Amino acid sequence: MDKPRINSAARRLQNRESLEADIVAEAVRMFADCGYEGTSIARIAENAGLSKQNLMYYFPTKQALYQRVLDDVLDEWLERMAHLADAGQPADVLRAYIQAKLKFSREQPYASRVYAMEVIGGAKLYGEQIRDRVVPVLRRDIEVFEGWIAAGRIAPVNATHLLFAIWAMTQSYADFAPQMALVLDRRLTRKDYDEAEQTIARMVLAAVAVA
Amino acid sequence: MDKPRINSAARRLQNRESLEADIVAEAVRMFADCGYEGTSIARIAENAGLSKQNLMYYFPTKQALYQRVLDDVLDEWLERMAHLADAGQPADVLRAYIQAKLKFSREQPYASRVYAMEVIGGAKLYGEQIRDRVVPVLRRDIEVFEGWIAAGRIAPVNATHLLFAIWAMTQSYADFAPQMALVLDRRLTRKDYDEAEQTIARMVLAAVAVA
DNA sequence: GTCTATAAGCAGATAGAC
DNA sequence: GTCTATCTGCTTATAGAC
Repeated sequence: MDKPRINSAARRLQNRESLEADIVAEAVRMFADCGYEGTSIARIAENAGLSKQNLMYYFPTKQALYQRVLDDVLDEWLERMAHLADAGQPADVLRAYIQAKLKFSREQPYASRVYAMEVIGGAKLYGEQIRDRVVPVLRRDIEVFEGWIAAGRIAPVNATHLLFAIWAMTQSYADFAPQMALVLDRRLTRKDYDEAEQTIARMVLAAVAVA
Repeated sequence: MDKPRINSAARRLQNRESLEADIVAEAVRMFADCGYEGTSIARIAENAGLSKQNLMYYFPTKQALYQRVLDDVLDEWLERMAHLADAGQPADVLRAYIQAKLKFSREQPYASRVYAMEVIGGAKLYGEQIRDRVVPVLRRDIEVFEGWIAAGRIAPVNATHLLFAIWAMTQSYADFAPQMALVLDRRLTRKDYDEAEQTIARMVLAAVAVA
């Protein structure tokens, strides 16, 4: 925590894009761990291996950096989740959806958590982008579920709450991982995520009555 | 937001306990909305209708107030959730558990959210109390599920992940309510919570194969 | 218990030399 | 682009009169 992760000699060889990516990566970690107000740009800069004033050359305000962090988080998430619901048998689509979302929680825990923090606080700084970029995707997913129900391909459940449930269960393996670790008395392993996937899939598939 | 919720004349009539409760109630709201660092004791005091210095007479440090807030949140939650798993048919116990947890999310959204914020941030200020007061309760619940499985009263699922799933789904109706409201294009109503309860219960009961 | 006054530090942001 | 230096405002917390 005290030493910069990248020394300035090595950094000097990087181009602007790569340096910005390093700053954003460090910012994601810190915003997730300490929240927006709990994170100072001075500490982000320190951990990323440059001065605060230099960081502010690339990101003129703290809010601009935060917006960029959330933009990148959404880009990554949308790229992984896009078109999952487009085709295939309901059971396969649901399994793939659960698997992809859980994989994101496992591989990008800081991204999941910084997004969760923003939503829990009422999405005061990022509500518009959530409305424009996330909500349409979720609504489309709900419509896919409703289409299956109308076609008799799955049992008639509440499609909206089914999606909320899938979202909640998978998201919690990033957000509530600290509490889960306390219950298990150890950090979550790959095996835990696999078991979680099986359990969640079982619940969802049993509820919609397909194998 | 600009005017104190309780004028000082009325407050003067209250005893110390009641005034502390007012301060804590306001602090819960603000910590949930703005996080620990995002909330200043000056604004808590302002909204509670007393001066910052006067607030610090009752709570000598910001951390002390925060600890008290989380203590009260846990007290309230444990009181509502205690002994739910003690007796009864698995299906009834599970339904009651889901109902109680969801009711807590609906009636005490700020409590749920301030707790979630603390956990997501790694429980840096409150990890010990979570370990001492929450984890034993969760472990006991898991043991109850495992007892049912051993006795053949429910299907053999992963009891730990089943509990994590129930926790996640019910908790999210407080934490992710802002995002749900964006998807629904309106605030959550009582009816939404009832439908959520039905959907969650259906998933859990179908997974453990009891009606 | 409540008030006025203030200390001491850190935050985000800016100016200008090189 | 990176540096030194600095400004301004807000934060928690304290001191002491009443």
